[in-house]
Parts: sequence; structure tokens; C-alpha cells
Amino acid sequence: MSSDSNEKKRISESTIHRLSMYFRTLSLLEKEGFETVSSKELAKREKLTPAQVRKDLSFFGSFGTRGLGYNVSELKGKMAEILGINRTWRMAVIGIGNIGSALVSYKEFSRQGFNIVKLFDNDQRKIGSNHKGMVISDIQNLEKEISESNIEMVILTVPATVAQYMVDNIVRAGVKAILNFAPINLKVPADVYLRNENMSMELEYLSFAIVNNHTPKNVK
Amino acid sequence: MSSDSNEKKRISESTIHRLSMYFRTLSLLEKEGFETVSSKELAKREKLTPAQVRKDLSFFGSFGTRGLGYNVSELKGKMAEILGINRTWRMAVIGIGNIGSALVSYKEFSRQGFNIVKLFDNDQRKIGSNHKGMVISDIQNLEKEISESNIEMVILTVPATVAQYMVDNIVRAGVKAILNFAPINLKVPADVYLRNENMSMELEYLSFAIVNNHTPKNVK
DNA sequence: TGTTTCTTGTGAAGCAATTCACAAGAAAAT
DNA sequence: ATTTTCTTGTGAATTGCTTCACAAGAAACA
Repeated sequence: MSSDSNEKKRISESTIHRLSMYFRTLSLLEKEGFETVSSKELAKREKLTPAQVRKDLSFFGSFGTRGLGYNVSELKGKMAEILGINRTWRMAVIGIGNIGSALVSYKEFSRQGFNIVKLFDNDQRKIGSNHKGMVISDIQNLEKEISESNIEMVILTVPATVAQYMVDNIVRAGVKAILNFAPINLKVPADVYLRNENMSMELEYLSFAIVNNHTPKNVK
Repeated sequence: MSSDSNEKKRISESTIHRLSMYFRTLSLLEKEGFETVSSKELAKREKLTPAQVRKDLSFFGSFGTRGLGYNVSELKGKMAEILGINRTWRMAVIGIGNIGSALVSYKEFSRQGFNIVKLFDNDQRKIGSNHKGMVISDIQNLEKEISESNIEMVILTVPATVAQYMVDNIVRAGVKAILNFAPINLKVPADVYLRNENMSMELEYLSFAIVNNHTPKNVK
């Protein structure tokens, strides 16, 4: 038995993040012309141990050949499949301010198949205007427009004060995943996935590291 | 003894991130008018256990009063001190593209004392122009200008292809901490702290979660 | 003043993640 | 065909992180 969805393997957050890293590195290796790669080489590029790499992969199957390593493009494909990025995702950005509008033009997202297809704002001056080939919609119509346009993930870049209110709307629209940039703890129902991108927190980590001469560095 | 810098306590990354969260929540509690707070209440707001909160704090001292809890503004002060944000930091943003220029205007940074005081780019059309009250400098002069202006941290928002080259310059300029947005594994000397902000990785996590019906959700 | 109630701070226990170590399998070399 | 070399996949050991559980201290109250 293998990909039975009832096998509730509890995969750790770190393992998933490392899969993303493997995917990225495999893409690079593919470009560089490598046909195969060993866990040793993969580990070296990620600053991990070979055992870590093999263990991570082992949660999902056995993809290698003993004595030889992994086939680069095959493993890349497997990673994409596991991560759910062997397809495209339709996304909306909510809040077209500084960060929001920067993310709309962020090439890395579309390159990975995360396609931003709808923009929302509450500012009358922005609503109806054209932004990177898309018309900015009124946040008032969010529920209706999101559920009609098959959007499964949203990026939330609104001020912290209104973030929870927006989340409630987003959830009602049937969205299942939210990437939140507002520095606030949001509440979502158990079946909705929420990730917080907190950039100040990263700077605070650096600040802590400098001030305390912290040793476990270069993490994440 | 207690705050001796030679006591190399190995504080985990997660603990440090939680300190940031405590700081944020304490600021909120202070605004809401609370004088004291218990580990129980703090934990509830962060979706943690009270023991976790107390253990985290215990690495740095004992700040509470048994039977009563913690004094909100005092603890907030301690957190700021530990995180090194009871001061301001002079920062530079390198690469004034979409993301870079959005971060220059990102209020949350300055609110936390991370002051962006210098901008760099390599685009002749941008160099010399005024951006949010600052003149964009030529990346050619980075080493000289950074070391002259007392900058200890930089935000790196350049394309992945030139990121390592820029890091080498940044390091030579004496910068001790880098927040990198380029999706690439950078090499830095052992005494330089590097954090990677990888937004695609967060979307990939969400994608994984949806596709695999992942259970440990709402983490970080 | 004495008793009750509350909450901290922290060793010990429990759990989760990482690394070790090696058998097993496959290719390459002789 | 046989031996050598290489590298995977994985239980077992280890390390690290979180939670438990409780003594100790402080306030509140009678």
C-alpha cells in the first residue's frame, strides 16, 4: 500500500519545508545537466546530513537506486507531486498596498504555478483601476467573486486591524488556505490552513542573534 | 551567575520566535490596559501551553511573581532587551525592485526600530533618484557606503543570479546580519547571520497541506 | 495571623526529530 | 562470474523540545 489517504502519517513542518528545498535544488541540478544525485550531494547543497535527506524522502516512498542515487528529474517530479505543485493554483491577493502589489508582480510565484488571478481592495481610488492587467475588485464583493472564480488560496496583505474581518469573509467564500502578512494572530476554522509570513520576526531573530552572539545560525 | 555572555545557553530558533510573539502580544495587552498577565493567558493568546511560555522565559531569568503572573510592561521591556529591539537598527535595502521598494515603505519595520537608511540598486535609471526621501546609491559603492554609515543589517532583494555576489560585498562591508529574499542558498562566513525569507516555500506548504489533508496545521 | 488560592519556576518524564549504523541491493570493475 | 564499491532505506540510538507535575512563593481573604 502506498498513497492511501487514510494512512495519516504525521509529517513535520520541517520535513515539508525541506521538500521545498529539495525541489528547488533538483530544478537547479536538472538545469546544470545532472542525471542523478546522491543523498550526500543533496545534503551538502542544503547543509543537511545525508541521513536527513533519506529519512525525509522515506516518508513518501523509495525513489532511489542503491549504489547510484536518485534520478534528478524523476525525483523532482515526485517532489512536485507531493507538494501539490505539479498543477497550477488560482490565487487572489487581498489588499493592494505596498506589499500586496509587490507580490502581484513577484515572478517566483507564477513560476511555481501560483497564479494570481484576482485582486481586492477597499480603497475607492483603486477599485476598478487596472493593475498589472487585472481590474481591482471591491472587497465588498469578495465572498461572491472568490467563490465564483475557483480560487483556493489567498494572500492577505491588509492592515492588522481589518485582517480578522477579512479572514471571516475569505473563509465564507470557501477558501482553504491563507497566507497572511498582517502581524496578528488570526482565527480560522479547523479545516482552513493558515500560514503567517512575519517579516519583522525574522529581523528580530537577526537582532537577537547579533546581540546574544547566538550560535545555531543560518537555520531555516 | 546569570547574564554572563560566556554561558553559552543554546536557545532554540522556536524559542526566539516565540519571544517575538510574546513581545507583540504584550504590546497589545499593554494597550488594552492590562497590568499583569499569567502564563496561562499569554499561552491562550498564542495557542501554546502555559508550561511552554514559562519554560521559554526561564532560559533568560525569572520575571514573574508567583500567584500573580507577570507585569505586562516590565516583561515587554525584558523581551525587547533580550531580542535586542530596545534600540534602533540602521539598515540598508539592496535591490529596489518590487519587493525591495515595498519593504522600504513597510511601516512595521520602523515601528520596531528597524530603520532603513540606505538604498542600493544597479539600475542606472534608479541610481541617484529619490525614493521615499532617500537617494538610491549605486551598488558599486556598496562596500564603501555601508561601512561608512554604521549599518549592521541589510535586506537583500536582488535577483537570485547576483545574490551571492552581493553577499560577498555586503560581508566585506562588515555587515553582520542579512535578511535574504532571493530563493537561493547563500554562503556566508560563520560570524555572519543569514535568514531566508522564502515566500514560495510558504505557499508550497499550503499547497501540500491542501493536497495531503495535512493535520498539524496553523503552525508557526 | 492563618488559611486558602493562585501562579511561577523547574527537574523529570514524555514525545518528536535527527543521526547513526548497517544490511541489502545495484552498478562498476576485474 | 566474482569481487569491489557505492548508496539507499530503515530500525535503533541519540539528541532536543515540549509537557507534566509539583514544591515554593506571593497575594487575597477571613
